[in-house]
Amino acid sequence: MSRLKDKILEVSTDLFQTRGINSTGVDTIVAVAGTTKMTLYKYFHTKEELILEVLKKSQSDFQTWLDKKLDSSSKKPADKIQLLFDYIEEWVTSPSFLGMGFIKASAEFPNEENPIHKLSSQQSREFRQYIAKLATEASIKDADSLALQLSLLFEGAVQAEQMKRGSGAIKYAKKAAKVLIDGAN
Amino acid sequence: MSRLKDKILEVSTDLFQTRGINSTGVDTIVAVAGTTKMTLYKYFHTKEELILEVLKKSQSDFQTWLDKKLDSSSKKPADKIQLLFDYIEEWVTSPSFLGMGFIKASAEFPNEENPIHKLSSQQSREFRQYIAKLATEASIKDADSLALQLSLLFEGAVQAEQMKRGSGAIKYAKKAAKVLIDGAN
DNA sequence: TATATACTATACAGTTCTGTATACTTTATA
DNA sequence: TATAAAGTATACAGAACTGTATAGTATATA
Repeated sequence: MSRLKDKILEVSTDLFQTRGINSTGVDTIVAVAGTTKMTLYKYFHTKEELILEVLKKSQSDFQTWLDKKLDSSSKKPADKIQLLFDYIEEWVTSPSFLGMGFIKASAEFPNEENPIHKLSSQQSREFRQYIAKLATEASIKDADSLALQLSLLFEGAVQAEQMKRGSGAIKYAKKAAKVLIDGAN
Repeated sequence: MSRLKDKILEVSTDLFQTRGINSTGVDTIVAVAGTTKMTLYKYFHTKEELILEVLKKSQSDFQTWLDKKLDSSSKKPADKIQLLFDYIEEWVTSPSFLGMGFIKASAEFPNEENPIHKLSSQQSREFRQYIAKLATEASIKDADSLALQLSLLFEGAVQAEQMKRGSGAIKYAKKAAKVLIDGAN
C-alpha cells in the first residue's frame, strides 16, 4: 500500500471524527494530508469509497488490538470476558481515541439502505458476535443475550464519551458489565 | 404559535431523522412543509436556530410523555424506576419513533464547542439527572451511579434501534436494567 | 374601505462541494 | 539513458447549499 494512501486514510479518520463526515470536504483532507485531489481520487474513486475504507480500517484496528490484548492476557475463557471491559476502557480513555467510526457514521447516514449505514450496522453486529463468542467460550448459559446487553453498555459508553470527552462513563459500564456477567451463570 | 412554524418544526424533525441534518436542505424542508424559504427564515433566523428548536421540541415531547406516563402509573417510587424501561420500550418501539435527536445530532456535530453539540450534551445530562431523581426517590443507595448505568443502557439501546429498526435491543436493555436496579439495594 | 400582516413566488448572490481535465515534474527502473 | 509510474498544480464544470431581495397576493381588522 502506498505511503500517500495511508496518509489520506489517517487524516480522513481524524477529520471525520473531529469535524464530522459530511462537514469534511476532500479539499480539506488533501490539504492536511499534504497531497492533491488527483492523488486522492486515484486511490479512492469516490468520497463514499473513502468513507467505507476509513470505517473498515478503524474497526479492523480496534478489533485487532482488542483481540491481541485478550489473547495475551489469559487462556481461561472465564477470565477473558471479565477483562473485556478493562481493555475497552483502556482503548476508550486513550488520548488518541476520538470516537467509534461506525457509531457516528450510522447517525450521519440514517437511511438503512445507504452503503455506509449498512457497513456500520454490520460492524456493530460483528462486534456483538465477537462478545457472544467470548461468552460462549466462558460457558455462559444465554451467551447471546448477555452479549447483546454488554454491547448496549459498550455503545452507550462510547456515545457518552463522544458527547463529553473524559466523562468516565466507561467506568460505570465496566461496573454494570461485571454485575451482568456474574449474574448470567 | 403559528400553524406554519409548527409544520416546519414537524417536517424538519422527520427529515433530520430520516436523511440526516446536514443532508437536509432548507429547500427540501419548505417543499415538504408546503411553504417557502421566506416564511421559514421569518420564524428561524438561521438553519442552526431551526436545528436547536427541533432538538428542544423533540426532547421536551419525550420528557413530557414519559413523565406523564410514570406519574399516572404508580405513586410508589420503587415501582416507578422499575417501570421506566417499560415506558421507554413503548416509546422506542412505537411506529412513529425515528430516533433520539440529541444522539444523532451529537454525532453529526462532534465539536464540543458547537452550540448543537452543547445542547445535545445538556439534554443527555438532563435525562440522566431525571433517572437519578427517580433512583433517589426510590431510596436507592448510590442513585447517581445506577442512573449513569441505566442511561448507558438507554443510549445504547437507542443507538442499536437507530442502526437497525426493530432490533429488539430495548427488550435486552430492560432485562439488564432490572438486574442492575435489583442489585443496587 | 384603507391598512397592516402573513404568506407566496421567484430570482439571485455567494459559497462550498464533488469530481475531472490538462499540463507539468519527479522518481524509480529496465 | 529512455520510459513508465507517481505525484503536483490548478482551473473548472456542475450541482447544492444558505440566506436575501423584490414584487405580488390574500386576509383580517380598524
